[in-house]
Amino acid sequence: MSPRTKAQNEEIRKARKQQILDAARSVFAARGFQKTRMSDVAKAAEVSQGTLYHYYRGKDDLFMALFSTWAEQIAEVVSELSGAPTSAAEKLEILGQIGLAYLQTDEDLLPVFVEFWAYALHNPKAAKSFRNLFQAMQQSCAEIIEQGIANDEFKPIDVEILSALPLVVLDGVVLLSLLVGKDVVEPEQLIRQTLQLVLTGLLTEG
Amino acid sequence: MSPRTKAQNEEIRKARKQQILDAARSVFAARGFQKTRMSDVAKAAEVSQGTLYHYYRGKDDLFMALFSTWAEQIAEVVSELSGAPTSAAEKLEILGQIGLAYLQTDEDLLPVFVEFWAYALHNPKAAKSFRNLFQAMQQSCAEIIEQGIANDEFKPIDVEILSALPLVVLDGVVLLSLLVGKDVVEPEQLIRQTLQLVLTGLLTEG
Amino acid sequence: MSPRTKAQNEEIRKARKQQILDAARSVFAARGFQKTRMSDVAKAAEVSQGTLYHYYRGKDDLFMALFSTWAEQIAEVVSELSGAPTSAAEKLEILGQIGLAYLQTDEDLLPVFVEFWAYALHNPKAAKSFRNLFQAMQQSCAEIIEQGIANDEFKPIDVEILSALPLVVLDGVVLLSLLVGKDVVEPEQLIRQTLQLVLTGLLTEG
Amino acid sequence: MSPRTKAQNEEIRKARKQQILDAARSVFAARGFQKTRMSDVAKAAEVSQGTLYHYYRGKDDLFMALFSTWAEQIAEVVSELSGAPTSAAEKLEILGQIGLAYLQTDEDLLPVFVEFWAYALHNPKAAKSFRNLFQAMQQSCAEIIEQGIANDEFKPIDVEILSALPLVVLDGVVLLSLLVGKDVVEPEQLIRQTLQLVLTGLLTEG
DNA sequence: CATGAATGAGACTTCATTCAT
DNA sequence: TATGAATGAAGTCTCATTCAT
Repeated sequence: MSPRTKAQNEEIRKARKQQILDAARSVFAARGFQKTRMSDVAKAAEVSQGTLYHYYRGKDDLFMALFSTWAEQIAEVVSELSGAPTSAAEKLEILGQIGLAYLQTDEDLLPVFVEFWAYALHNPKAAKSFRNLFQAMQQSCAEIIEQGIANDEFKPIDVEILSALPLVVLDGVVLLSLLVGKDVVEPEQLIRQTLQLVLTGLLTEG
Repeated sequence: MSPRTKAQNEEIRKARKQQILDAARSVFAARGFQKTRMSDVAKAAEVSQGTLYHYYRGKDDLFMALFSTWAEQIAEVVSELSGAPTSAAEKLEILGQIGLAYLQTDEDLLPVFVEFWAYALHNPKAAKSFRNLFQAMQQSCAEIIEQGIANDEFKPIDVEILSALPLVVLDGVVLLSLLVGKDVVEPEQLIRQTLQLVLTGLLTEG
Repeated sequence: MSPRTKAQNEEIRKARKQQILDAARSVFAARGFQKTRMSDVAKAAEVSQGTLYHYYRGKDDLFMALFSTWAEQIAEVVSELSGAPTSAAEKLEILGQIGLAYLQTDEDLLPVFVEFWAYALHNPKAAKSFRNLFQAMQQSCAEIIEQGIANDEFKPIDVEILSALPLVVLDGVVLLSLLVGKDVVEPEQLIRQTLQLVLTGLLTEG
Repeated sequence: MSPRTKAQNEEIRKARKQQILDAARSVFAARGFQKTRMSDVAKAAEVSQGTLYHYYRGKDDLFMALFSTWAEQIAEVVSELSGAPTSAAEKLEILGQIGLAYLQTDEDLLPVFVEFWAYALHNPKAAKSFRNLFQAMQQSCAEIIEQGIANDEFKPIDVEILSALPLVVLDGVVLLSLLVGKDVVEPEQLIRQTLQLVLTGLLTEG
C-alpha cells in the first residue's frame, strides 16, 4: 500500500517503454510502418492506446525510437572496431562480419529500415538520424583505411570517397535481399566476395 | 459534326496518359508518394480527378506505371550493352556511365524509387516489377563478366554472386546520396572509384 | 446518298429506343438498378453513352420507361378481361393465370420490380406510375366481383377492399419467390391454392 | 482519476449503439437508405462520424442491424403464438392482429423494409436474414394450420403452401399501403376481410 | 444523329490523437 | 499512471451527365 518510490516508478516506466518498443518493432516488421495502426501496436503491447501516448509522442516518435536505438548500437560497435589492435584488412573483414551478424539478428527489422529510408526523405529528423549513423560508420571506415595506408598495407586511395562504400553496399544488400529474395541475392556470399575483391584491389602487392 | 475517328481518340488518349504520368512524376517526386493526393496530381496535370481515373485505376496504378516505364527502359539499355563489341572491362565502365547518366537525367525520380522500394515490400506486383529489373541487370552483368573470364581478361570468380553487385551499389548510392547529400556521397566519384577498385581486383595481372 | 425521310428517321429512332430499352432491361435485371452504370447499359446496347442520352433523359427515365411499358401492357390485358363473356369465378381464375404467365415470361424483370418499389417510395412520378397500374387492376377486379355478386355467383362482400387483394398477393408472391426461392414459395401453387381458397369463401353455396 | 470499469464501458457502449441505431432508423425512414449519408446519421445521433464506425462496420452493417433486430423480435412473438391454448382460427386472427400492430407501431420502418427487400436481392446476408424471418413465420403458421386440421376445425389443405400466405399478404399490404396510400389500401380492413374470407374457405362446415 | 473524353460533386471510410474518468 | 470512447480532418474513388467534334 505504500506508494512506489521514484526509483521504482522510473523502472516501471522504463520497462513499459521497452515493452511498447518491442511490440512496435514486431508489428512494424510484420505489417510495415504505413499499414500499422496505433491500435495494432497497443494490442501487441497489451496496453491501451492512451498508454502508448504516455510513453511516446506518437507514431513517428515510435518509429524514430526504433531506428535510433538500433543505429546508436551499431555505430558504437563499429567505432570500437577501429581502435582494435589488428591489421586494417582484418578489421575490414570483421566489419563485414558485424554487418552480416546484424542482418541475421535483426532480420525482422530489415523491411522497417527500408521504410525508414523512404520516411527520412521527407522528414528532416529522421534524415539526421540516418546521417549520424552514416557518419559514424564512415569515420570508422576512414580510420581503418587510413591506418592501412599508413601501414603500407593498402595502396594510397581516396579515403573520403571509399569510406562510404561499406554502408552503400550494406544497404544495397539489405534492399535486394528483401526484394529479390535472400536465395537469389545471398547477403553472406555477396558481402564476403565483394570484400575479397575490394581487398585484392586495395592491398599492396608486396 | 462527325464524331472523332478512332485514330484521333487513340491519340488523345495517349497524350493525356502521358500528360498525367508526367504530372504524377513531378508531384510524387516533390511531395512523396504517401503525401501526394490524387487531387494534387489532377491539378498538376490540369485535368479533373475524374479524368485521372479514366486513365489510371488509382494511385497505385499510377505509381506502378511510373516505375515500370522507367525500369523497362533501363533494362533494355543495359541488355543491349552486353552484346557490344568491346572488352569486358570497358563494358563495365560503360555500365557505370549509364547508371550515372540515369542518376542525373532522372534525378527527380530518385526519391520516388526509394519510396517504391518500401512500397514493394508489401506489394507483390511492385516487387515483381523490381525483380524484373534486377534480373535484366544481373543477366547482362553476368554475360559481361563471363565474357571477361572467357577472354582471360578477368580472373575466374563467382559470376552468379558478383553480377548482383552493380545494382546493389547503384541502389546504395542512390539511397545515400539522397539521405546524406550528394555533396558527401558523390555518386560520380563513388561509382568511378569503386569500379576502378573492383577492376583492379578483377583483372588478370598480365 | 439521299437524306433519310422523316418517316425513316422516325423508324430508326424507334428501333434504337427499343434496342436501348432491351439492353437496360437485361442489365438492370442482372445487376440491379442501383448497381448498374449507364456505361453498362451503353455497352449492352452497343451504343455510346452519348447516344443513350439522346433517347432517354437519364438513368431514371430509362427505369421509368421500363416499368411503364410493362405496366401499361398488363393493365390493358387485365381491363380487357373484365368484359369477357364468362362467369366471374372463371374470370378470377383467368386473372390468376395471367399473373402467372407474366411471372414466367418476365421472370428476369421481377427483381427490377422490387427495386422499382423501393425507388417509387421517394419518387413521386414512379409512385404515380405504380398507382396507375394498381388502379387499373383494382377496377377490373372490382368489376369482376361486382358482376359475380350481381349474378348471385358470389356472396355480397366489400368490393372496394377485396379488389385490392390480387395485386397484394401477386406482389407478395413476387417478393417471396425472389427472396426465399421459387422452390420454397412456388408461385404457381401458391396462387392457385389461394385462389381456390378464396373462391370457396366467396361462392354462394347453392 | 481511475479509468472506467469494464462494466461502465459496457454500458456506455450499449447505450451509444442503441442511440446510433435509433438515429439510423429515423434517418433511413425519412430519406431512404440510398439517399442517407453517414454524416446524416451521425448528425441525427449527435455523434461524430468516427464514432459511428466504432460501433458499426459501415452503412450496410447499420442497415442490417436495423432489420435483424426487428425481424428477430417479430419471429419470436409469432413463434410463441402457435403454442397458445386457443383454437386455430382464433390464432390466425391473433396473427393478423399482431401483424397489424406492427404496421402501426413501426410505421416509420415500413419504407425501410421495402428498401431492404431490394437490398437483399443483391446481398446474400440480407437475403439470409429475410429467409430466417420467413421460415419462423411459415413454421408457426404451419403448426397452427396443422392443429386446425387435426382438430377437424379446418378442412384438409396443403399446409406447406398455404403457410406462406400470411407473410405474402403482409408484405403485399405493406407495399401497397405505402405506394398507393393507406387511405386506398387500408391495411386493417384488407387484412381483416382477407382473413375472414380465407377462414370461410378453410373452416369445416359443421 | 453519334461519339466518348471530360467533368466534379460527393460519398464512404480510416486512423492518429485527445481527454474525461 | 491507465483507459478506451470519441473525435474529425482528410483522402480515395465513383459515376451520371455534358459537350465539343
